[in-house]
Amino acid sequence: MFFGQYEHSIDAKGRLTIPSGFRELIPDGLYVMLGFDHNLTAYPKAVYEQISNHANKMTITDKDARDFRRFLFGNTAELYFDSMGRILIPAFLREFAKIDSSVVIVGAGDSFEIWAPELWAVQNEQIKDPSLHATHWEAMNVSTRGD
Amino acid sequence: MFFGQYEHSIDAKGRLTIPSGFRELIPDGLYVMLGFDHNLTAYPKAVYEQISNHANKMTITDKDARDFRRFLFGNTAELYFDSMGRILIPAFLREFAKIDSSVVIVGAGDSFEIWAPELWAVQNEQIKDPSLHATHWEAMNVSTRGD
DNA sequence: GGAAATAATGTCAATAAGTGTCAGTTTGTG
DNA sequence: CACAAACTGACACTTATTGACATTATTTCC
Repeated sequence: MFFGQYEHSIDAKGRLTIPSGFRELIPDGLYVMLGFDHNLTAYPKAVYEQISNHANKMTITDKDARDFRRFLFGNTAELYFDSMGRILIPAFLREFAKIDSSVVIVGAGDSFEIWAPELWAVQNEQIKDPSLHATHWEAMNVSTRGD
Repeated sequence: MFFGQYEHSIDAKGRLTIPSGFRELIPDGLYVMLGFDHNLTAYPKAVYEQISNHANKMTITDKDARDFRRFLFGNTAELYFDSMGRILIPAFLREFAKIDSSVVIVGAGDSFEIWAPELWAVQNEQIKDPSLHATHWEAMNVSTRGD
């Protein structure tokens, strides 16, 4: 599982060092695609394959399904680490996420996200008050477990 | 269960010795995440897994669910003890909780909390009068239990 | 097709961050 | 009082990340 947040820099050519702890979980590379909130989402191969298998099963006669496949495959990059543990993020993905000279890499359980620092600051500020998530906490019943 | 409070120091690199009695309960490490009141909360793995399992089941298309996952995984660290019983608390967590050269570690039943000493002093001052909690005591019927 | 421009990849060394170990002090215990 | 365990501070060492620059591919344009 991917946890925590790391600010890393992007070099002049668009390369990004993935935190070494994350790399250990995905030594054979990863998929990076558009995220839902102007960020990028990085998936281990096994996770992404679930998504793509689903997409590949969809009928080709349905326009909606065709569009979804285009969205998915067209906006994903399959990336490998170089000898320094870096990946080159394609320009179209950097532009989408407004990524320039540094990013914040954020653990998200079975995947992780890549954010422009300014956008992540806004995002995390909005969500990092635990009491905002009261409904979720209550659904889990953490504090009353064991009674 | 985790009981009591301990003031421990943090070394120059951000490492904290966990009280040996606590360590015995969680020899295989712990999760540390943002707490509700500008503190950090430390969960044994079994407890945290309940929370993360819940989060992993949520749909990705709902913004509220995405935010909760980001809050949860992005603001958590998975930590292990070194040979001296210390953990390294990542900088982003230390900053959130305004932790500098020492902390107070406070037992909280199935989890424990890590506080900046100044914040804990204020907090504990507010809560440590037992009569403040009269309604809770009554709800539990402690004095008549066992009849 | 070939030269120039652009993009991608590779390598190295400096710095910063993290980890390991030892020994001293304190605290609690027999 | 002596001993053992727990915690701490200091220091040495290792690993991770970055910036800079060199090299190789790929594309573009004449």
